Amino acid sequence: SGMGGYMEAKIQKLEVQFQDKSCSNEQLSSIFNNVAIHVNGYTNPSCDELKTLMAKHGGKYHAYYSSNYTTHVIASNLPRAKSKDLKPNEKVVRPEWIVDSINAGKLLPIQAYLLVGSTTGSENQRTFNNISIFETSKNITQSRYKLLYYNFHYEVILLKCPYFLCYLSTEVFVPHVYSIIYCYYKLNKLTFSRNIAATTDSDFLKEFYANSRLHFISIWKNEMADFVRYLRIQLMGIFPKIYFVILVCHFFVFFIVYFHFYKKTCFQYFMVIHIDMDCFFVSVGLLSRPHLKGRPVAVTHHSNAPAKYQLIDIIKLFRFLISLVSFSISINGAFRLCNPTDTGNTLSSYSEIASCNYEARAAGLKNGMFYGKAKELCPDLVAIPYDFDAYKDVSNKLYTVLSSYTHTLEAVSCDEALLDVTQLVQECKLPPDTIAQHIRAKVQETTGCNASAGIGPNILQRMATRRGKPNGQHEVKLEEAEEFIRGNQLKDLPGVGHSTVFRLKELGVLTCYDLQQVSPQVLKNDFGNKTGQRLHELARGIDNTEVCQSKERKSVSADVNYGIRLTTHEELRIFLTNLAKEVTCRLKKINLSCKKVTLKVMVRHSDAPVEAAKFAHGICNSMSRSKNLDDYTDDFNIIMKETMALMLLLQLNICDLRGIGIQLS
DNA sequence: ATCCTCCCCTAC
DNA sequence: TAAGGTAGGGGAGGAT
Repeated sequence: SGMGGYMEAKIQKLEVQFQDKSCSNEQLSSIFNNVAIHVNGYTNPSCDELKTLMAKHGGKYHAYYSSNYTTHVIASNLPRAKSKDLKPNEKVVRPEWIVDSINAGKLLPIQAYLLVGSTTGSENQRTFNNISIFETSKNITQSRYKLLYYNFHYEVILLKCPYFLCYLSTEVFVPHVYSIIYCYYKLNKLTFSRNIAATTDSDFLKEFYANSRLHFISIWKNEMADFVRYLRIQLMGIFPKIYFVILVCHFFVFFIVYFHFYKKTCFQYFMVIHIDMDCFFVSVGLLSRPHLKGRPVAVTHHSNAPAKYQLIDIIKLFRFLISLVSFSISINGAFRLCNPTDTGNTLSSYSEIASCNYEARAAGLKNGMFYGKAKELCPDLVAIPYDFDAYKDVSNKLYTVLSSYTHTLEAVSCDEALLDVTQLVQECKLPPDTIAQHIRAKVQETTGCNASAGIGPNILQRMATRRGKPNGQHEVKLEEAEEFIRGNQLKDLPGVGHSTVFRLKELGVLTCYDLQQVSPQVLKNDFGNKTGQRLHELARGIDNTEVCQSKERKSVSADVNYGIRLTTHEELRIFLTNLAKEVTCRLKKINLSCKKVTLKVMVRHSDAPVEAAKFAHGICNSMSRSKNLDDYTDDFNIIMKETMALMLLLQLNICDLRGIGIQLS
């Protein structure tokens, strides 16, 4: 804007000239005889205007640069990359040279107008003078623009909402600003197919569920539990014999071990083996990418993104658009610029890491971490995409192997199971750790992925597994329990999550050792009877729950707490219809009917910004309302009607909805 | 006492 | 962009 006044005066003058003369083809002068210009990038006046000016003043305009015939390149801005390509005698001149020459009535020397090298000062200051912008659509909530900038195409969407969201680092907000939300460029210059799926799109649910790892983890667990149920009901009493022979042969080799073991333990308690695949998603992903073995690898959606979309220097673009679109804007907030040397948007990715291998964990990576953070911690990190079909396949193989050893197993998840081997140990006369070795080897052979195992009399085996990882196993005996648990963190106790850890900390309990010292009554007072008792027992390695082979399904639900952005009652109705259809479908699929409908919603917390950093739910309050039905039903119309009634009961501001779920019990 | 509703918590 | 689902256990507090 420094030269804004100057340019405005010139342009006004030009416009007057155009108005006077634009209808005629009359040549006004021959100032530009022997001059042939090529316009590079965005200029002011525009290339079309310059073309007209050249025509009216005796010059030539070359749409394409020709080293033989083009005498001057006109540009307002010369990026560093382009300046390197300049021929030694090539003249690059600012467009003011043309305007001023016309006003002066003669060809002015170009020296004062030469554009040499980068005009941008430093590397991280790109100006947007070189932009052409085309409005492509406009509606009430957003306007879309296409930008042509140094031959890259950008799509810009101006969202009319009261916050400006910057996807760069943390959440950055500028209140009361018509917002620029998305600025991407696509390396493929010609297509602009990227659309933000609206919550109400018919494909929204389908697409969301097709990409949600948590959704798959959930349904697979159910499927494996179904499989286990089937084993128990259909194959009751048929003991799997497939590997039994192998185990017995093994016995003869290790009979001394057996003898020793048998005398010592005398089968006083249950024998449970916990089998857990090592970094499941990554392991499966590496099956088809053996060349990546040994390198830090993570599974994330982000790996699909960087080639296609990249975040650009948003503040520069923002300023440009402010000048371009006559919005009245005041900038109150602080921007944080992305590192200009980060060519992709990897460092600012909010894509979560679903799974990372041990090479990556060595650099401090954890599952669930944002990819941007992970890449920062581990620049060599290789991101690979999800392959849900492959996970399912390996999961099936895993359960096929496990069920050939015993049918008394519990599906913990698609990659994790508990095997009650009490009977197996007695029948094949082998110690459980030998059986575990067997199973792990067989899993490796069948799936190509490593599994770890924990062996113990009860709940302890899960903790033991962690000790065995990666690709190993660990056994904890009942008499070692207290000592073993002491060496773990509170968070490692099964059933103890961050909330319990926090509450324990308030009690002054920081370690498992501390927990062992607290009286059960204190815990009961603070956590309630059952939870208190449970914590007390956990700390001592006491757990009487058996391996559970089958549980009746009590409920079916479908939740979406991602990308919910609804504005009107009609949109809400459409979304609820889609969701009710989905959940009804799931209910019918397992041949059940429901007696109760529960609606669960997440509502934006009043302190939370309208836009969260991720296109997700941000900080929310959750609420639920339920309705008991007179009769069991699996009828969509009834379920939909009740869902809508519950929704209306809550009297929510539709714009504040961030998550919706329907549960049928 | 026991049940019900509306939460919260946890696991993968 | 990235795709924060899903099922079950249990607690607080009110209703029965």
